[in-house]
Amino acid sequence: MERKALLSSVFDAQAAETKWYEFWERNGYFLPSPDSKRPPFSIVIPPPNVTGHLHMGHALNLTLQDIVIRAKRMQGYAALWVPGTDHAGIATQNVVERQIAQEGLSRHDLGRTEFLKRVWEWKEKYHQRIVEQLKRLGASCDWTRERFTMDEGLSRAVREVFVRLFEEGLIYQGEYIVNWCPRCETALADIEVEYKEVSGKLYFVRYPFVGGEGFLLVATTRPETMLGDVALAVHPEDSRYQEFLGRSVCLPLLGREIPVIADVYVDRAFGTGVLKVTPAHDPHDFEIGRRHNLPIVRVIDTRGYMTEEAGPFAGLTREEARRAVLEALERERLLEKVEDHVHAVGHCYRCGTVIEPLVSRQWFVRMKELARPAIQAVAEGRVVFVPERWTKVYFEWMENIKDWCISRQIWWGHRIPVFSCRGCGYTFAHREDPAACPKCGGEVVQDEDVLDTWFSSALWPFSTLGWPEATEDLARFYPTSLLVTGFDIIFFWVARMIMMGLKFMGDVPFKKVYITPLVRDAEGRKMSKSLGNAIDPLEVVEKYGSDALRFALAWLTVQGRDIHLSLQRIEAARSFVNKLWNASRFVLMNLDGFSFLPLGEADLDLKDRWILSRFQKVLKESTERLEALEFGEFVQLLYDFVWSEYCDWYVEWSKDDLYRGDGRVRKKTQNVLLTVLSGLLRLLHPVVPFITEEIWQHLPLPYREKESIMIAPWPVQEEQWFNDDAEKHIALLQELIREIRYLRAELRIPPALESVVWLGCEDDDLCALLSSCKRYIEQLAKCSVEKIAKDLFRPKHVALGRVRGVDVCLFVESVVDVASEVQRLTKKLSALRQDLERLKQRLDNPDFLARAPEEVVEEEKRRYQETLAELGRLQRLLEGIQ
RNA sequence: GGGCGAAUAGCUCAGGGGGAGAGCACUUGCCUUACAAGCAAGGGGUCAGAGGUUCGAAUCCUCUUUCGCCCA
Repeated sequence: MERKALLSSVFDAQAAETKWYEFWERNGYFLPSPDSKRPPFSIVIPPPNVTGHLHMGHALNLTLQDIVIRAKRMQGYAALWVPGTDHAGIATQNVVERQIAQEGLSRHDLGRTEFLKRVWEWKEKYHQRIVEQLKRLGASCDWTRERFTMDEGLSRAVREVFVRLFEEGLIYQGEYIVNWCPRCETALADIEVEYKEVSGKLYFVRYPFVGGEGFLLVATTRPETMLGDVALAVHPEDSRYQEFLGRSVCLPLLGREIPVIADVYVDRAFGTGVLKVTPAHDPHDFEIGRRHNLPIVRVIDTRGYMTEEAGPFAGLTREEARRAVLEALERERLLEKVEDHVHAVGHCYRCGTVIEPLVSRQWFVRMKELARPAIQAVAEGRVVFVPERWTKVYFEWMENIKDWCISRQIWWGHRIPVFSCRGCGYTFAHREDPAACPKCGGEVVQDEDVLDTWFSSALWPFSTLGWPEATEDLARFYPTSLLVTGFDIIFFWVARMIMMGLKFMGDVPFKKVYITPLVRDAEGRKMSKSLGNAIDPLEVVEKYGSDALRFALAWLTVQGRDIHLSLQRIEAARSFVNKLWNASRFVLMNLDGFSFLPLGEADLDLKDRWILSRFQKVLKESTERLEALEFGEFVQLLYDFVWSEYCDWYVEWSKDDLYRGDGRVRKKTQNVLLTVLSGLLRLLHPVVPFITEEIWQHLPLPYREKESIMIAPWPVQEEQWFNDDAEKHIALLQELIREIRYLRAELRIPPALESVVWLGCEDDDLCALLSSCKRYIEQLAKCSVEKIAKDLFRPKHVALGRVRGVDVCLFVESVVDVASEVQRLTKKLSALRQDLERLKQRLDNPDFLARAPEEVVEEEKRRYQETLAELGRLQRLLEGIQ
């Protein structure tokens, strides 16, 4: 026999977390099995921002990925989880710019090289922080394969992709209107703009006709842009304005003469139906301008100041210019009226500044061609979204996809590998930095801009596996099996990965995409720093332990709804972890005389057959739930089984065997307890890895079948243990025990006092069952069952109970309070009568009998008979009292 | 304006054509040798409203109301 130190009285989460994570990593358990016969299962992590910190969204995302990867590993797959971080261009650059601003410096003061050196320093420092935070959560990533979007290999992948797209003509440069953040001083892609409802004003401005009477009235939300107006437009079928087409108006304040044109874009119902056209500062106007060959007049610059074109307003900020323009209009009596107006205004998703649409020269990727196969892949089910409804969101965007602006006017990122010759002007993309112009040998200069961060992220599933090299990892683990991410980056990231994967690998990057819910606070508000309602996952880990946080998050993850996370829920999760700990303690502290006994050879009694049957069913059901990525259901099944079946009933019943049974019985029960516990620990390991490992290490052999639970096999499904009879019998006993407990509570019998009980039943089988399980009842109902018989006469001084064919007589000290007896039994009686009435109605319905499935009719008939019999007996009981 | 999702116990939410569930909160009694982060017992719901399909609807369909999100 093996003696192991007992578990301490409380689980020390902190100590376990450090100890076991190091143990796992040291032993290489996070690496995929080298055994090539094992089927591969791979996940690439959605790379967190390298200088970011862990928030609850990460915690959820990581927990779910870790649950899947740990389970797959135990189920015999070569499981690989590739970790890594993202350089997060604009976000990181902003952070470092803020830092050097404290020294009174701007990036321009430092210069590009020095500034980038600073960013790299910053990256080195904070990279470690985020990695440590991932580890705190228990993420079983293969750190030997960790990648960074700007490391050498990934940079090579970026260049390769860029050059190939460039050479195929899928990347082009053009002068277009783009979303510009005047604070970050860079272009943004369309989806990087967040629209927020803002209450503003609608200004009605008069544009006088040139050389004549009258004016056209124009409604605008942005009067400062009128300085860049080049036309007024009306709808071609708008009868109100037909006569003015072809005439010109005088641009107020600047006096420029501009034409009145017709364009179908104009919304006749908005404002006055006359639109001022400012191609340089509005995307729709830009399109109108192109259609009508209008000039582009830029009045706002890249930092949000008015340009020389703005005449007297040059040098003002956008906001100052608006005020000044309005004042001037007022003075000239050209401002007719002002109305309140709510409209959506674009803000930078990185810094929140109001976006300025600006015309500038940018690089774009042609998307239509790339999107087509990506749409097809999802339509054909080669990529499956879970929950399924996100498929529609994906299609919607992909079918209306616009070209992707990939150049950013910042320094931190992959510099665009386009070079042009100072001599001959030849412009080309190149995989390496060229020494000279390949045409004329002249000096070349590289494009100043860097690529959108998402450009490199789009390659993540294959660049992390070694592409463009033909590596073993790539052959073995691509396509990856699953991607776990949030819905907010379906466009930014998921769609682009699918396009790039198909383009460069000829296959989808992942077979399944699990879209996680959003983590909100208990009131359903988005967690945010400014609201101060964010729960810091690291604080939770400190206080409640990583396992509790993981358990709570997985528990709350049900498909199709956002998560409302509260500390109460985390406390409940911790209580469960504690429960598991104590149940395990109980098992381990009662191993006196233990030795292994194969259950097939054991003399199992009813409760043993019952718990083994229940465990097997829970194993089957929970494994299916996990496979379907139904995390909440998976966790709930285990929660209920551990708490309400294993602990509340089996462990309680086992005490009799352990404390009072002979050696043979004790050994049998120890083995049943350990069989179920060992299975439970393994089922729970993916969710609560630390505590399960800690307990696992204390299990006696052969129940600790591997040196770590991480690499232990998933419990084996053995349906021969299914035992419906045992489950049915135990269910009856549980009801009976509850009835006796209920009587005791109602009659206020002191908990310490043992009751005397007689049980009456008219069925021989039932009598036999109760007799053989007398101890089960006595143990958990705090009573002594002194008589079990058919046709029991009712003794005096008993309280009566009744449950499914069994009369319960509970002896009481004093005279029974007949009134309360009657009341209690009447309550039960009326419930039965209601049931009976409902069943009778159903069975009296000829349509029901004719059309309902036969099993249902039979079941209802059986229930009717049962209820009827129960009612009769209860009625006789009641009559006996009165 | 278009689309999507949600409405079930006081709160947060599961479930999903045939007997209303969990956690927390609440009431009562218990420190019973695994666990007071616990044990036992209990109260609490015309499953948003209206119509329809069906033998049967909390569940499927339609509409309405309210809330949330996405896109324009």
